[in-house]
Amino acid sequence: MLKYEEIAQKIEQTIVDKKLEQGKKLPVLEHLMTEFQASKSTVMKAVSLLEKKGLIYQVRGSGIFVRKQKREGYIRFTNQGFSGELRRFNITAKVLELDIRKPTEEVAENLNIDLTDDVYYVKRVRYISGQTLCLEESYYNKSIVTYLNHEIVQGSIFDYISEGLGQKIGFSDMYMHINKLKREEAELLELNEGDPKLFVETIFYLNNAQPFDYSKVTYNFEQSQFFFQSTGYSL
Amino acid sequence: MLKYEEIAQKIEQTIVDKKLEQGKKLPVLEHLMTEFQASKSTVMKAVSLLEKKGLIYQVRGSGIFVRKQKREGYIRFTNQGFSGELRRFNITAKVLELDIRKPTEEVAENLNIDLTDDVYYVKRVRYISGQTLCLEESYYNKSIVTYLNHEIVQGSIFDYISEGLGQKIGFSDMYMHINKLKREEAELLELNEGDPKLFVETIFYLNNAQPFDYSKVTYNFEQSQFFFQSTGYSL
DNA sequence: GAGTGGTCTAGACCACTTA
DNA sequence: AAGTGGTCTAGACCACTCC
Repeated sequence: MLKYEEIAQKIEQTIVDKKLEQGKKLPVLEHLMTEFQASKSTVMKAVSLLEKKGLIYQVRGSGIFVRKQKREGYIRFTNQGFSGELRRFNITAKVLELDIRKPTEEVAENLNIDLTDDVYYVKRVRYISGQTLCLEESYYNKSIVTYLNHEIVQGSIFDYISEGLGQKIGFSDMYMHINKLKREEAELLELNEGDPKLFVETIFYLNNAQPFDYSKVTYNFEQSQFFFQSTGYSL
Repeated sequence: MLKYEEIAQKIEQTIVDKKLEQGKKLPVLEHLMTEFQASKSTVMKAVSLLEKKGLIYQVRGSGIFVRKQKREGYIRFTNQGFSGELRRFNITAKVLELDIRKPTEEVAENLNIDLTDDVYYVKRVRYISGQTLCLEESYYNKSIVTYLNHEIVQGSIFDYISEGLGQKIGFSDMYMHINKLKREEAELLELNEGDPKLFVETIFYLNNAQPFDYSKVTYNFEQSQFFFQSTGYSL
């Protein structure tokens, strides 16, 4: 673990431990430098990381302060999309389908592969505290995600990819629509046809920009409470 | 303008000018350092800024590459929420109401003010290439946003706040729901009652964490195509 | 004007990719 | 092994806030 990550983590921990409220001031930079035996740049980098995460804000000439969200019960949208955050909640998954198949044109296009290549197809319904949260269809490039089984698919596929397969996950593109539920979707989500839906397509890329996962997720509108934090107004 | 911002802007410009495609490699760091007469850290900072914006990605030991989104016609979700990006599109606004009033409890809570303080209330419908995009109700803390009129409200209120009033905009919290349109909303958006809606509440803060704008926006689901880019998978 | 955050530099050293 | 990105340091200097 890098030094600035470690410092960031420790600062975060003290915010949590001491239950610091919105607006509380953190120690000044110089203090943090001696406390963590690090240079100014390193501490700044740690602090900027926390700012990016929305945990603190810095005011030039004044200090570093704690930032806290007010409302509870919202799923936070992070750098990893919604899925990263879902660990905090009690999420379970029911696997409906899992097989190896040839991609459709749409899938091949998004995964940047050939129609003759193989993909893993996974269809799941995910539940949050007993209620349906979303319906998810994912396509994994089999030449990257070489093996999947029911057990893996029941849990966090991403943990498996990064830890089990040693692949480095890079970034992702998300496309979001609002629309009405079709009959089949409504049944699986235990809602009515024509109800609102949040539809999100995501393409996940490795470190080296190779797409490995294309997924289409339909969210239950009743559970769809999301929270975003923006940092820094530029331009 | 800061040196690293300037460098970032120039690099961005060359990507646009030379129409560089996804995966194209940029000059190596050393080259950029001499080209822009800057230290490694400064160039790195510029490059990281562009990475955060989703324009490039860096692969350790390999190089810096151009990142491009595939699909057209989506509204990009940026650090400033959707509104920042809307300038790229042809957006107009029709002002329905504009007055000074006392806040409701909900508004007072979100703006962190007293029930006896004054707020500016603005209600607008915004159009994108002739079609309704969203219905927007905003409450501005009058002790910060001291003056508004019809002309200002027709354009970009944020430009006015930062340039006209000299206030420094800091960060924001966004809360998002999916739901069904009520009758009045449907009429204003030229849709049908019960149609899906994307409902977004945003609290905008100044630099010093004082909230100055609480706004509630209902998006037309037919126009609601949003695009997000995530960078870096951590944890 | 004192205090505090933020930029910038030059250079040492490390980590990963490519071949 | 060579090339390239990334971390870290020490210190100079600048910009903003608060008293």
